Formats: sequence, C-alpha cells, structure tokens
Amino acid sequence: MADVAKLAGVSKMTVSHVMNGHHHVRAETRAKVEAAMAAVDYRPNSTARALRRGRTGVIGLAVSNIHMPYTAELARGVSDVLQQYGYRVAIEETRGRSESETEAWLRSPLSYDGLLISTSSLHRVPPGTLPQGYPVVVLGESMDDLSVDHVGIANKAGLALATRHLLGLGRTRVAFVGGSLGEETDMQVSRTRGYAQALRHAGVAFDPALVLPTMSDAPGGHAAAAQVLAAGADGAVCVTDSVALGLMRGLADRGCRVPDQVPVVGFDDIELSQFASPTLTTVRPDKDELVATAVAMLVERMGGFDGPGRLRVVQCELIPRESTAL
Amino acid sequence: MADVAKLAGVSKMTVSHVMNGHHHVRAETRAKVEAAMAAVDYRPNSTARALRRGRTGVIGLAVSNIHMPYTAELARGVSDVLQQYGYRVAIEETRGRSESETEAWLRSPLSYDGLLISTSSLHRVPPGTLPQGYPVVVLGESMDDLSVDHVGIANKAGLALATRHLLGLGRTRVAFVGGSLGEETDMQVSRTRGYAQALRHAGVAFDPALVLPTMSDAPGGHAAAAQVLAAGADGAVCVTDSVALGLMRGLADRGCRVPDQVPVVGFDDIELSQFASPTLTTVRPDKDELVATAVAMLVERMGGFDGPGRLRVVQCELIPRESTAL
DNA sequence: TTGAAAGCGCTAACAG
DNA sequence: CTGTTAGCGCTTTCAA
Repeated sequence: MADVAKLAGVSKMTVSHVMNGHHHVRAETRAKVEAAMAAVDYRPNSTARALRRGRTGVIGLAVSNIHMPYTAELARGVSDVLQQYGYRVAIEETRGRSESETEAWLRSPLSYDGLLISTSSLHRVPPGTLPQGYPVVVLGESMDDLSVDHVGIANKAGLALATRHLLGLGRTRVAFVGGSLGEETDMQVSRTRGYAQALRHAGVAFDPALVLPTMSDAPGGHAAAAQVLAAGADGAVCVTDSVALGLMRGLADRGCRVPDQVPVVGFDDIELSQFASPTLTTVRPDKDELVATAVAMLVERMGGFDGPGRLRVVQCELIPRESTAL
Repeated sequence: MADVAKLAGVSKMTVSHVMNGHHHVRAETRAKVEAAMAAVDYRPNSTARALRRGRTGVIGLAVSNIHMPYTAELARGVSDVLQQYGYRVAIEETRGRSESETEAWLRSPLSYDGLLISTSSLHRVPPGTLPQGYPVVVLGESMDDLSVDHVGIANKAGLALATRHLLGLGRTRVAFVGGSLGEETDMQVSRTRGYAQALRHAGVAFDPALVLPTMSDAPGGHAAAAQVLAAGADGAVCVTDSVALGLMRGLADRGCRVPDQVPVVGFDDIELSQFASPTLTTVRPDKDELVATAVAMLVERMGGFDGPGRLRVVQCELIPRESTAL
C-alpha cells in the first residue's frame, strides 16, 4: 500500500479511501491511485484489514460430515441466506475430531464474525466453553449450555409420524434402522424415542430386536437388510434417507419387494429420494425455516443482542411416495 | 493479552511464550500465566496472529456447487489429506457468481495460505489475474493461464469409455444426456467430445439430435427422459451420475425398461450409484490420485516452489453394473 | 529465562 | 478533498 501511495504521489490514506470507494475523492486523484494499484498489482491484505476493522464479513459453518446430502443442502441454504445479509460463508468439516467439537472450533485459526454449528451428535459442552459475546447458533441436537441459541428439528415427532404411517398401513412389526438406545441425546437417540413413542401410543409392543443400529449412510442401510428380514419385520423406518435408500436396495437383493412385503420410510427428503425406484416416502423437515431462523438469530447476535439462549424447533411433514404405497 | 500479562505479573511476551509452548519458561511462571489466562477467559486473536506470522494454516477450497456428490467427496478427500500436512481446510461455494470466479476468490476476506479451485466450467482467466506467488492449484477444467498448476480428469477418454461400452453392446443410437456443443471448454463440452470421438472411432454417425443438454442434476436427467425416447435412442450416456439416476427414473416413469430397452451409463461413481435399482454403470475417475496430486502440488507451492504451471491428468475406469447388464 | 522495542498492513478519527 | 496520528493484537529480534 505504501508502494501504491508513493507511486501515485499521495498518502496511504488516500489509497485506502479509493479502495473503499469513499466518494469524496477527486476523480483525478482516484485515477492516479487506480493506475498505481494496477501497476504494482496491488492486493489488499485482508488479514490486516480484518484486524483493524474488527470483523471479517465471513461466518463459519461447522458440520460434522459434508458428505451427507442433508449437510450439503444445509450449507447451500445458509450460504444463500447469509449472502443477502452481506456475509460470506466458509464451511469446515469437523469429522467428530474431538470429544468436544465446539472446543476445536473455537480454536480455529480463521476469524469468523459468527459461527453456525451443526453436528448430529453434539456431546456435552462444558458450560463456559463458549466465549462471551461470540455469536454462535447451534443447529440440530441441543447442548447443555443454554446460553447458546439453538434451532432444532422435531426429530421425535418426525419419526413418530413415519412410524404411525406404517402402523396405519396395518404393519405391526416395524423395524427402526439406524436407531440407538443410548443415553446421550443425539439425533439417532431422539429419533429412536419418536419411534418408541409412536408404538406406545398405538398400543404396539416395543421389541428391542427391531431397533437396528447401523452407520447412518447407504452402505449401513444396505447391510442392515439381512437383519431386518431376520427380525421378521413387516415395515421399516430409517434414521435417514441415505440409510433407507441403501436398505431398499439390500431388501431387493434378497428378493424382498418394497413396498408390498416391507414398506420403507426415510428422513430428510434428500433430492435423490424422489428419483429412486421405488420413490422414497420420507419425513421432510422444514429446511427453509431452519435456515432462516438460525441465520436470523445469528445476525441478531452479531448485531449485539446479548440475551439468554433461545430455542426454536422446526416441524416435519410426511411425504408419502411409492415406497409405502400399498 | 495485556490483561493476562498484568494479572500474572509478567510481560506480554511471556504470555506469548507460554501460549506457543516455548519450553524455556520456568514451570512456576507458566503456571501463573495459565491461571491468569483461565481467569480472564483469554482467547487468542487469530487475526492478529496471522497478520504477524504471515500465515494462517488454512487453505481454501473453492467449489462451484457443494450440492454435487462429486464435490462433497472431493472436499472430504482434500480435508483428510491436508490434515496430514497440518493444514485445515475451509470450503467456500462460488455458485458461478461472477464471470471470473477466480477473481472473486482472490478478493476473499479470508486469508488462506493456499487455494484449491474446483469448478466445472472455469471460463477464461485473464493471464495475470492470479497474483505472483500465491499458491493455487486448479482441479477440473483447464485454464488459459498456464502459470498455474492444474490437475484434471480425463473427461474425454472417460466418456469415450462409456460410449464404447454401449456401442459394444450393439447399440447404435446412443444419446448423450447433459451434453453441450459449446466453444468454451468446460466439463460438459469435454465429455461431449469424448462421446463424439468414440462414435467416430466406431464408425457410427454423430447425430446432434442425440445430444441432449440438461441441468447437471437428477431433475435434469429426469426431465430428459422424454427427449431420449423421442429421439429414438437405444442407449444413453450421461454427463454425471446424478443425471443418470434421474434419467433412469424418468425412463421407468414412461414404461421404458433399463437396461433392456435403454442401457444407461453415468460418470463420477457417487456412492448412491451402487444402491440404485438398477445399480448404475459408471465411469470412475481416480479420485484418490486427483486429491493426492493436487495437494502435493499445493504443498510444494506453499513451500516456495515457483516453477511454471504443471499439468497432470488422472485416468478413469469403467465400472459395469446392472444398468448395462444385458 | 524474561522483556523492551518495533512493526505486520490496514483504517477510524480526526485535522487541515 | 487529502493527510497525520495512532493504534488493532500479536510475535520477531535481540538485549538484559
């Protein structure tokens, strides 16, 4: 910048003014400075600018797994909405690196003006871990630290919806693929509770043999097909669409017809679900509202709002398709 | 930091030494400083540190569309490999925002130590756009600016492989879904050229009516099914697996059986392709080599290597599955 | 083993 | 309309 200033015969300040489009610069001066900038191929140093300004204009999105279609769609939505607020978004993948992903995040060498954290299994966050006044919104499962804003999905209600759908079809041995009976309240556990709840309300006995833990991806679902059949299930709800798509294929490989013999329901409504054969019945969370709410909360925080943590839960809707059309 | 220093009764420098684990600090002093850091909930300012050190330890990955499974898998691979080198990765989505995405990138408010740029259609980059000495590696289509390292996929050869596969099945009216006959060499155009080349080598006439432009996603493929049938195709290669999956469903919706009536081939080998019904024959680029090569080049550049731009192309392999099993 | 000085590249706040 | 001053929070260098 000093080089540019010297070459243009002005001060660094004037260069700064030109760079930032301050209107009170004479056209002639501006031209000189611009020429000088081009001549030395000047590139502003964004680190210095960020240090001085105290903000970067970038918000971070921490996800545990970019590979999940749900995550990709989330990232897309968040980028779009934040762009309207004048922010850029950088995504980092945590891969469940440490016990407390949050902690790892706060040590990020990048400076974000705010942080959106989305993990499917966010374990206990020791209260006080989050620095005062650092704008953070958590998407997904709840944290113990209630000083943080949080936007969740109605996992329990959503899965109850799916389960009830199969019970309504007259199925009585509905499996839950990708379920978990753990204590920590993560996404899998919440959904499993919804499953159990729906059975209870319908007066159907809960059979632990029908809860099949798997990896939450298509290979996991595929591998679970054998167990679904072995357990004598006559229907299956899955923890995610990816699992459901894998399961459907696994069942087909074993000569089991979907939906006739085993209707299948997923969760998330990823794009490919409507192009599968058969198309997949699924539970669709209101993603737009999820994103809009989270971003609005974050923007408020960045604007200085310092109230207590807020909680908002978005609802889900059942999308019936061929995989449960009897 | 000044607060911590004062509270611990030392200088800022000592705090810095403790923070950075310099060993020549007396245990007693270290303890005092650590206590003070905890007491004031001290958080180092990464921007200031980056400004002073001249590096952030983060590299940027620019993608045009996170939503594409291919992109997600790329991001995953890059993160994994760069982590071994001690770097973190931040992903930004460009969405083809400007004529020159590269330009937009270099204005990023975040400071990266290096940049990986992956776009499916990177248009002309005016030479000189990239700053001297800024480590950049481009993934995918080639740029005019040869001063930049570049790792490509053998798009043309890969699609020729796919096309030849269908010709070898005795098909003579093979459609290309998602093709493009444009002038700018983007991914779609390269793949279309591979299609045309395979036809030529086999002595099959090239019929422009069989090149069907679509969006490069599942809805695009689904919508193209009608045109594939209208064009009297007896086989279809697709620009991506997403398109192929959409197409297969579209054909099924019209009572057309895959593979008997119209065998289908995709490109990318995304995870869900092996769980579709029928499973999808596809062209698999050597993703591991792509990532390893790109990262190695970037690391060399960040290490000071300043030679001319290098070009490396990774090969593809045909993965036959049910969608072409006659 | 610790600390003082200097400055990374930029811009807010004011003067002129 | 343009420039001066004074740092942002940290670390490199070198001295004590």
